[in-house]
Amino acid sequence: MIASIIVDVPAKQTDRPFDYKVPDHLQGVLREGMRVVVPFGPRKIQGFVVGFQEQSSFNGLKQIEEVLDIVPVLNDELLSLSKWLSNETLCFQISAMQAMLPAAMKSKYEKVFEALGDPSRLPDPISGLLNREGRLTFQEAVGKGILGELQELVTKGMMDLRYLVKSKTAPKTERFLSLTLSIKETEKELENLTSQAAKQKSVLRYVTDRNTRVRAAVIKQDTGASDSTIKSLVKKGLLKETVQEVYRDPFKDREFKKTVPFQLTDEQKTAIEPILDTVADYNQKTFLLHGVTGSGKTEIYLQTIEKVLSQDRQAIMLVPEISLTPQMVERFKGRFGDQVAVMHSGLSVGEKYDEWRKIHRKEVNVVVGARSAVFAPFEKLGVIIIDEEHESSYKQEDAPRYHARDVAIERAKRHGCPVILGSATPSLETYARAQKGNYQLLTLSKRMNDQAMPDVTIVDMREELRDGNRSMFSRELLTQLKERLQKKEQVVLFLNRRGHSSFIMCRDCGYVMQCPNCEVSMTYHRKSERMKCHYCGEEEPVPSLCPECRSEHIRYFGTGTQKVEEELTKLLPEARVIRMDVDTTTKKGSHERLLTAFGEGKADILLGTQMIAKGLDFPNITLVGVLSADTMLHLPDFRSAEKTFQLLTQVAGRAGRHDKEGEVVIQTYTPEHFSIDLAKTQQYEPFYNHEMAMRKLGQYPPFYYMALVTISHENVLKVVSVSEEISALLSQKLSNQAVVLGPVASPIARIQNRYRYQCLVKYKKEEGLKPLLKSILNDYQSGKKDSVLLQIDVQPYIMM
DNA sequence: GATTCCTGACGG
DNA sequence: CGTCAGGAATCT
Repeated sequence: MIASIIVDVPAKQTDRPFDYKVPDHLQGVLREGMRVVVPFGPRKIQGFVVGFQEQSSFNGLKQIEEVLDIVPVLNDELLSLSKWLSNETLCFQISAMQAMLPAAMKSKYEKVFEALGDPSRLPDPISGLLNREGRLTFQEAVGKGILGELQELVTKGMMDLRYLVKSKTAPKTERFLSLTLSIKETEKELENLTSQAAKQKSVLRYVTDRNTRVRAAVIKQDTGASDSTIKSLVKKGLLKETVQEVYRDPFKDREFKKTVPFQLTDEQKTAIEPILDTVADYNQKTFLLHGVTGSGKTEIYLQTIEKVLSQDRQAIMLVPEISLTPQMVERFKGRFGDQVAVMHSGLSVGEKYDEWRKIHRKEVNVVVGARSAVFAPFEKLGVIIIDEEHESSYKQEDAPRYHARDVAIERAKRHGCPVILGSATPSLETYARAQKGNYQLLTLSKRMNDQAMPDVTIVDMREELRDGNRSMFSRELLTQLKERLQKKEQVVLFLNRRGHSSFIMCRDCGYVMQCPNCEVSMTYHRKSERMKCHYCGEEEPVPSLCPECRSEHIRYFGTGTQKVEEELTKLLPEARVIRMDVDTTTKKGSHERLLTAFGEGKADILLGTQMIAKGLDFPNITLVGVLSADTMLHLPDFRSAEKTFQLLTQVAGRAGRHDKEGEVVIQTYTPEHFSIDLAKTQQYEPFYNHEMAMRKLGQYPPFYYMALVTISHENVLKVVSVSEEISALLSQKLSNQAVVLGPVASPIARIQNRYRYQCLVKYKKEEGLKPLLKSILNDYQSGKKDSVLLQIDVQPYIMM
C-alpha cells in the first residue's frame, strides 16, 4: 500500500504529493487527512495523507515513520477545500492545510545529538551538557562551539544526530487521586500512620472525607501538602493516581446567564423567514442582512442557529477579531450554553487547540470566532454567518490570502446551507451583488425598541482654528462633554490614529526617522524608550538631537490617545478617563477588564482607538465624540471613503442604544466630503450610490476585479526589469478588457532591504488569468538564489 | 593542499 | 524549506 503525502515544505518544488510506503502496522489504520511523520531527504518532517494507491511509478520508496493522529484532522470536505483554496489564492496546498488547523498542530523540528548507550561514559564537557534524555540540540552545540567533538563521537558510534518532529502543544492533563481501599480499611490505615506523617495523614483524611477522585492540585492547595507527600501515599498503596485529559477553559469560573429567544418584530420575521426556508431545504443561498445598528441582527443569527441545531446540524458564526468581545461571547454562550466553542486570537495556542478539539470531537455545534473559524471541521453545516461583513479583517494578508466570505460560500455550496452576511454598512462589493440578485437582500430599517437614531453634529475644525481654538477639542464637543459629566452620563471618545503608530519628527527641519532597511518611518516605543521598525524589527535608540540638523526640537507624533488623555485631564480634571489602545490592552484580559470597569460606571469617559468602535453597548453612553474623522480618508486607498463612512456610522451607533437619547459629535477638516457628510444622516443608500459612481469612474471594484502582483528583490534594477517583463506579459496575454497598471514602486517601496514593485490587474472576466499568474509564478520564482520574490494577491484589500 | 564559501539540485 | 555535494575562491 502506497500513501500520497503533502509534505510540510512550503516551496514550489514540493507543492505536490510524495509517495510513501505504508508500514504493515498502519495498514487499515491510516486514513486520508491524517498527519504523519515522514523521512524527507536527510530529515524528518510532518505531512498530510491525501490519498492511497497500490502502485507508485517511483522506486525506492521510503516508509511512513509515524502517524500523529488516530482520527483524520482534515475530513474529505476540508481536504478538497484545501485544494480549492490553493488554486483560488495561488498558494501552496500545505499552506492552505495549515491554515485550517490550529497552530498547535503544526510541528516544530529539532536537530539533536543523542547519546547512544550510557550518557555518563561520554567525555566530560559533553556529558554534563546533555539533558535527561541524553540529548543536546544542534543549535546549542553550535553555540557552545563543541560541534567538532560531537562529530567525533558520532563517528565513534557513541552519539547520533537525530531529527525530531515535536508537536507544539499536547492535550493538557491533570492528576487525580482516589482511595485504593474501602473507607473502612483506609480509616484503619490512618490510625496506623505515625505522628511523624502528619501531612500524609491530613491528605489521606482529605481524600477519605470526599470519597471520590480529587484533583491533585486541589489537595495540594487545601492541605498544603507537597508532591512528595502524595507520592509516598501512592507508594504505600493507599492512594491511586490517575491522569486525565482536560480542556484548558478560557471561560472557566464564568457564569453565563441563560437567555431565551426574543419575540421578533415584524421586520425581523420577514427577514428571517427566507433564511429558515433555505435551512429547511438544504439550499445554498447567500443573504445580505442589511440592518442599521441596533436593529437586532444578532437575534436573527441566534434564532437561525437554533433552527439549525434542531436539525442536528452545526453553525459557524464569524465576527471581526476586535469585536469578539466578552459581550458577544456572552450572548452566544447564554443562548447555547456549552454547545459553543470560541476561537479568537486572544486565546493561547493551547486554548485554541482545545476549542478546536471540541469541534473536532463533535462536542459542540456552534463556533463563534474570527476569520480562521470558517474552517471549523463541522460535518453537517447548517449555516455560516459573517457579522460585520464589511470588515477588512476577514481578508488574510499573508498566504493563503483568502477572504472568509469566499471560503464560507464555497463551504456552504458543499453543505447545502445558507450564508448570512450581516452589516449596517455592507461593503460595496456585497451590496452590489445583492442589487444584482446574486445575494438575497434582507433589510432591517428600524431599530429595535424604535429608538431614534442618534443626533449627529459635524464640526468643521478649520473654523475652530480660524476662531483661535487650537486645542484638539472643538467648543461644541467640550460643551457637550461638560454637560454629560454634570449629568453623570458616559462618553466615548474615539480617535483613529493614522494607519499605525507614533513616529518622531524634528520640528526644525522636518526630519522623520526612517528604518535603514525599509522605506517606512520607525515607531517610537514608550516602554523600551527605543525606535523600532514594524517590518524588519530593526531597533535604535531615540535620538536626542536631530541627526540632520542637530536641533533639539524633536517632537513625538501620533501618540494619539495618550496625548488626548493628557489634555483631557487638563481641561476636565474631575473626569475619570479609561484609555483603551494597544498599550493598555496588551495584557491578557485587560480588554475585558477595562470595558467592565466602564460598564460599571467607574469612569466617565472611554477614550480609545478602532477597538472601541464595535460591540460595546452600555445604556449610559449618551455622547460619542470622533476627534478626527479624516485621518483615514486621505490614505492612498480606493476604499478610504468607504472605510470612513463605515467607521463613522459604526461609532455613531454606540450612542443612545437604550432609553436615553444619544448624540454624536464628529470633528473634521473636510466636512464637505460625502463620506463624512452622509455619515451625519447615516443613510447607506445615498452613500452607496455616490461611491459606486466613483468606483465606476476609477474602474475599481465592484466594477472590476483586481489582482495585485508584488515583485521584490535586493537589487532595484532587477526588480524594475522583471516587473516590466511581467507587466508586459500580462498586457499581452490578457484580453483587451483587462487593465494592467504598473509596474510602480509599492507604497512601501522597500522592506528588509528588498525593493518592491507592483503590477495591478483590473479585469471583469478573464478565464486565462489564473493559469497565467501560475505560469508567471513558475517562470519567475524559480526558488533559485538570485530570483525575485513574487507575491500575488487575488482581490487584495490592502494595496501595500 | 586544506579549508571555507557559495550555489544549485533534491527530496518519494 | 533544509541539507548536501561539488566546485570555486581563499587561506596557510
